Amino acid sequence: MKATITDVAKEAGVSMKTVSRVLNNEPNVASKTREKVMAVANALRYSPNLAAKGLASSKSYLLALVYDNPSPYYIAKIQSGAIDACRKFGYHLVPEPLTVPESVSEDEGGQKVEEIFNGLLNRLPVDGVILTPPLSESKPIIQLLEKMKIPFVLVAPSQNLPQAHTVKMDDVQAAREMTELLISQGHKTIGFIKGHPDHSATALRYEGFRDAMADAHLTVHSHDIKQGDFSFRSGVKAAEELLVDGEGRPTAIFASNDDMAAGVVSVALKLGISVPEELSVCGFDDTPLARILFPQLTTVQQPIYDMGFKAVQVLIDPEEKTKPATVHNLDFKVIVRDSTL
Amino acid sequence: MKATITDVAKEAGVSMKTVSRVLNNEPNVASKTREKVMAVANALRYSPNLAAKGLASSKSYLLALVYDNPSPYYIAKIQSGAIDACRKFGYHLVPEPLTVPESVSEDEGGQKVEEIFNGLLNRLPVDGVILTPPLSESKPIIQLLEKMKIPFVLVAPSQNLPQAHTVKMDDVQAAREMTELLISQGHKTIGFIKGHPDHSATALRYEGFRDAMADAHLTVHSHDIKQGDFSFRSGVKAAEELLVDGEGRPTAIFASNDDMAAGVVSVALKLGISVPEELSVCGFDDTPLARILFPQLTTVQQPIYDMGFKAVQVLIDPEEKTKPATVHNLDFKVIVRDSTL
DNA sequence: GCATCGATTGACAGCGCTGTCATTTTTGTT
DNA sequence: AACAAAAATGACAGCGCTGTCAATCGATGC
Repeated sequence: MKATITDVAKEAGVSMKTVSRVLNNEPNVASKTREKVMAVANALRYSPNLAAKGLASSKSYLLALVYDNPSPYYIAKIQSGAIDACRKFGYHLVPEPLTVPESVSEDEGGQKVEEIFNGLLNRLPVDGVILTPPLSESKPIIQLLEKMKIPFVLVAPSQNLPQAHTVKMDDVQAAREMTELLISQGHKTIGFIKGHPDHSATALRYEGFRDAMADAHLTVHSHDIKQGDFSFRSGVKAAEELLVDGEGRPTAIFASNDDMAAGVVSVALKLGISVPEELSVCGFDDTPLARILFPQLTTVQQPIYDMGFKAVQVLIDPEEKTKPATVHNLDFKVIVRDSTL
Repeated sequence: MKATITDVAKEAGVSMKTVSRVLNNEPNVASKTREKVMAVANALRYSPNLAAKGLASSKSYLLALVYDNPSPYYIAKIQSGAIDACRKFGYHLVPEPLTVPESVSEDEGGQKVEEIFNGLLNRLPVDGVILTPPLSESKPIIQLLEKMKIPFVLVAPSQNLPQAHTVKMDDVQAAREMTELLISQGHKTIGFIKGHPDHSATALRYEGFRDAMADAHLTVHSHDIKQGDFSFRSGVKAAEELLVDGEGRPTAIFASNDDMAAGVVSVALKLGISVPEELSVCGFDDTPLARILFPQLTTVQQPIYDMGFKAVQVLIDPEEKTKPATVHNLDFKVIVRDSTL
């Protein structure tokens, strides 16, 4: 049947403990012994029993990915990165969707969250928790985690928590670079569509846009800035306002996300304004939509996968654990496709 | 600290074994004892240690969701349903993305798959495996699972395997009902865009369409049937061909999925054909795209969440286990939105 | 050659729970 | 009331691994 450590030990002529040491890369094993054990283990196709390891070492080799995110795409990407990292380290990922009831007072929310979370964590003793937005900004959850002394990482929280390990990207810089691209292409009048006011990224992206414009000594007319809410529809509405004036209309529109950019494109299509020849459009996020559309959208690719991967690393890597909490800023990428010129 | 069974046993004045019986809903416990133990367990906020349970009972209370699916949306939905079901039964779900290398011979593929799969399953001893398309039609994997005697469920496989538990929906019937809707709205000339020829759903959906047309004694002109490949672009191409002729052009177009339907809508928009007034368009799958678009797409909602849920049930429910393999056909839903009239 | 010290190895208990089987209690029957 | 049968409970080993600590080995220095 399935080989155990005892089998390997017997076969290799050493003690169980030595086998254990080899298998866990512990120090103080003669390299000869190590090789021997490894060889036997491979020959016997040995693989450890997680439950037994967990019971003996009071670790579970399980990490929880906690989310309450409306975007399956985002979660899937994070998860994908996290799983790959887990595999690398012999861990496993358990996704834990968590619906935090809205519209409860701060206190009640805390109660509720505590309850739910306890349910999760008691049932499954995970070695660490990855908190994705918007949960990564939930005070009650973070406090609970600290209280329970469970290691955790925050993914893309809106405000930095100095005491917590954090994995994020620089929205300001990304928006800035995208704007600089537009400017470098000769655009002087650039429309900007903001995202949902409640979302933290909204302000950051707008800031990056303004910074770049200011650095290039380009004036930003207030009528070229429209408020959106990240939805396709809001993009349509903003674009209609932006493009109504044939004369002073912007030659480029920077939408704070892809959905809104798609709205802009569809309006342009309807008005007979060709993209990118007469109007450059760019988005943000590099959602699947960006490739589906015609023309394909120039946009910013967030390092979502990388954030998932890094988060796991931070949780598992023993070096990280000792270090004080760090903020890891990962690299985004401006993806130039066909909607800008 | 964390309460153990021993604590509960002491407090309740019974043996560990009795506590264990109560906690696992085993028979042969006096109801009085049962209540007493339950009360103590609750008071002590006892929750079992999964690793210990697993070690002692050689079960893991873990289920694997194995996928190799390009659509994060699909996976997210399945996963969501599966997790909810897992919670209900005290299990946990571990997603296992598995990339099966294409373009290998049948044998090599088997080798490769066996290797990868062994890696997964040896590392983590799961109590069951959920196989999603296209993996649910992978012979090597299914054989391996049978060999290892690991319970498994197939989600939406292209061909039925009589010996395997299966969870699916009826594509033929869904396409039929959608077509009937179009017909009931007075459409007589209906264009149809097929999906990718390699995908099993393609034939089924087309079959449903033809059946409905035949039943209504409507003739299907071959020039109203176009081959697509599920991509937006192929929808555009098909629509251009379908709509080129102002005279005999269809008054409705049924695309085999939402992406292609979106392509149709965009072509109509460009040609100044208003949807749904002059042209009804419907898709299939009810992807997020269907709601983003304007007008919102009439489409078929697959019971993806339900399939995930049901799959877990089948795996866990002891009744199901004894039963011979069953095929569970879940209900789809025709979602009527604004793109049809 | 022998004590000394660090590197290497091993013996053993026990993590928290369940399976097995023995024991006790309750119930039903005559 | 006596006995058999069934129901309820408990004792105990052991799942596969690791932590602790003791034992052994080998090299070094004098």
